[in-house]
Amino acid sequence: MTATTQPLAAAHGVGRALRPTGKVLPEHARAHNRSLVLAHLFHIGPASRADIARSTGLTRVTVSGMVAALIAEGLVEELGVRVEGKVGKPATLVGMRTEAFQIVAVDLTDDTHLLGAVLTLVGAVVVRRSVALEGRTGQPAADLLESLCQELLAAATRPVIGVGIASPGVIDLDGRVVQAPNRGWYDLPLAANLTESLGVPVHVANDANTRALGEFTYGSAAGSGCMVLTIGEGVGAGIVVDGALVLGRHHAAGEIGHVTVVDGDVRDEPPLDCACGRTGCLETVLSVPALRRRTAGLTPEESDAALASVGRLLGIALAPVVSALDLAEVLLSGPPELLDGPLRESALATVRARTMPVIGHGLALRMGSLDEDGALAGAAVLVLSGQLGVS
Amino acid sequence: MTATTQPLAAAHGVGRALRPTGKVLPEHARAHNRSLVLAHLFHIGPASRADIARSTGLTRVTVSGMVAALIAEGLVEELGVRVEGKVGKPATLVGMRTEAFQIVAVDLTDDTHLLGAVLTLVGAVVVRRSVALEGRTGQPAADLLESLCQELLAAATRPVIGVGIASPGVIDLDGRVVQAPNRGWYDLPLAANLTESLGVPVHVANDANTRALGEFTYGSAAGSGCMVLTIGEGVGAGIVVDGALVLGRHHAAGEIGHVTVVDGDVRDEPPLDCACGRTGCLETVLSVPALRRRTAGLTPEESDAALASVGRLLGIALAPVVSALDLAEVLLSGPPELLDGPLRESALATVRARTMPVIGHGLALRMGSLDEDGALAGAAVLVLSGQLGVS
DNA sequence: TTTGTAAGGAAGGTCTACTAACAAACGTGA
DNA sequence: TCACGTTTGTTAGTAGACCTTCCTTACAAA
Repeated sequence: MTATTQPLAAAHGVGRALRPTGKVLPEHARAHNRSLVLAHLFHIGPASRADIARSTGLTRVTVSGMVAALIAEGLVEELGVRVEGKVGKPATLVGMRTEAFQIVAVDLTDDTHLLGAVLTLVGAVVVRRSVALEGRTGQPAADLLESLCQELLAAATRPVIGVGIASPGVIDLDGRVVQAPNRGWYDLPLAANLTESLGVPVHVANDANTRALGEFTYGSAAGSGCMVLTIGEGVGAGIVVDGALVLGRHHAAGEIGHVTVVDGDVRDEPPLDCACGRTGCLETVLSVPALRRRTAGLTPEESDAALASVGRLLGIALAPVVSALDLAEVLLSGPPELLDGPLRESALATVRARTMPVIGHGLALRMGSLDEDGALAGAAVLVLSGQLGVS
Repeated sequence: MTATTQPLAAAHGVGRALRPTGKVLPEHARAHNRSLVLAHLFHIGPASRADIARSTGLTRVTVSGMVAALIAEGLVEELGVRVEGKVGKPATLVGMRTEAFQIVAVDLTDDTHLLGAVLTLVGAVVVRRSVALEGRTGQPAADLLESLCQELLAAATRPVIGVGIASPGVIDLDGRVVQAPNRGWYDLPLAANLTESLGVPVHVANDANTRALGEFTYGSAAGSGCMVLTIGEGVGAGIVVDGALVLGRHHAAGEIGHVTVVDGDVRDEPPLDCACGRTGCLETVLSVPALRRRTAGLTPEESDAALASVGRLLGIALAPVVSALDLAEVLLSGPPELLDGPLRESALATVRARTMPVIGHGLALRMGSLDEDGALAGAAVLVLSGQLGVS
């Protein structure tokens, strides 16, 4: 059986590049390796130059040069000689000066308050400030945000390397808020505006994505394939696949709150109206207000059953996602008294029942390890990642 | 409101790097830029060195050096002077020698036959060979595959730059078949074995992923966020997100065929037994045999209704995935007479009805633009990508 | 005291891409 | 017709980044 057919496409002009990346210069390699050294010091802690060389694959010479540059920048310091007595010349430890700089982070998740903080590089909250929105939206809300940032910058006790902001809504890679209906922001270049007015690098990202970043860097999220489901006023998600946040076509990835999970086919479960104008969205059963309404005035047993039934609906929605992406973990972020019980257990059991064993059985579905500061921590990671290449 | 709290994590040992990449050397930058030049010539077609410089951002000098190296390798050739008369010195076009080399590709999707071909670099089939499996599995099946590859290598009329293989099952990045039950392969280093025995670079990947690559490079798949659903004996999918194939925790991403879509809650739809040992999997209604069984002996109207009901089930399973990833496109690959009609329309309508307007309305759900050779073309892309960095 | 091991640094070499400058080839307009 | 501007592609020199090799320093174990 032999045949000669036409080309699948014209001889040229075939498709487009899978990964349309730009040119790479030697200096980019330098920046990458710099991040490699910094990341090692950040994640593993103080180490000798030789240690860093071994774990990064660079030579001791290169690492020495890099460390010297980082010391000159003030980001790294020598910490003296390692005490452990082994053969050979003792190592001089170097470490990242995680206390010498600070990060300003603001969480805009809440509809009523702007939640801000000054954090150290390892995510410890040093100063906390919050301010009431009092119904402000649009430019007044942006102005309030700016003044909060000013206040936090003034409150910082160390040089601030940048400002990170976790905002609801659709936000592109440049920190432009494409749309954030609850804040009345549409096509607002928030990061650029604030960078200009504050005089400090500002990074803005979606709050669910930010929370996922926080769980990832400071928490316990798995490396390969993880979804962080943020359950509050609404329901959102940040997804990390193959080591990178998923952005999506419209930078709207993770908007799983408005997937229909209740329709006429589901018995004993009437579809509820949703703020988005449709009915039966996941948010109508899984948001914190919805859960409180559903369990209000019930006995503990009834309440558990009600939460389990919501967990089942969540599991039905998660199963295709978990299967398609072969996720390792799903983390829930929200009030533990509502989520970390029958709801979580029922959701996990449902996902397992509805997916292939190889996928479902390896899956973990548990509470995130960060509390309500998760979005703040994630906003700090935005800055770490953007300014130092560490994440 | 001011407070000082504990660090979210110990001062060090916080989490792990988001993207654990290795060191980058200048030579890697060189390789990257080389791919950039080759990709431009491959996708856009012949161009002058100055053209390439403009579109890649590299200087003319750098591009000249790169092109000289590629000409020395035989991958690129000068094509003479551009005829269009404009001011300035006329450009000498250079082009990729897409006819000077060939690729051997094998598609193992079918349970009864190994489907092989020799292709040009632009995906045109030059020679076709197929061989019956006759029940072989395990090592005999691998031996048969090797002999088919030998035969195709001998049949090639130009130097072969590599062999690409599309296999069902779970396959890791090194071309090791973790498991492929239908072929009786478990933990088989297929790519390494064949590379050794054939003396040519061999790349192996999952058949659904491969088909997605084919649609992407030779077909019409969208850049940002695309899922190619392969519907044959089983149901699988390859997903491209943010310009990269999704692999997943166990390299099992896209295994959406065994998500439960039919259970007691769905009216008028009895769950069917699935080969995986569970019931109501997507595969039990959407695989080609299932579709043929379901429509056998029905009037056209009844058949359309039956296909539409399957489309609805597919849409219910797709909606959470489309929302979570903010996909731009879902492509169907399989028999058009079954898929490209009520089934597809019903699936699209269902997804739109069950997702946010911003996500669902922009979504395209259509047939893939490649035929049954899609997996072969994708296998060729494996080689292009692996050997030349072009994709 | 000797020997072996390890850390850190200095010198020199290679690779990469950039800038600057130039020759060749061609339209254009005086 | 001929000077002039434009575009192409090449040559020469520069800067950056990493490597290999060799050396000194410092310590433990025999």
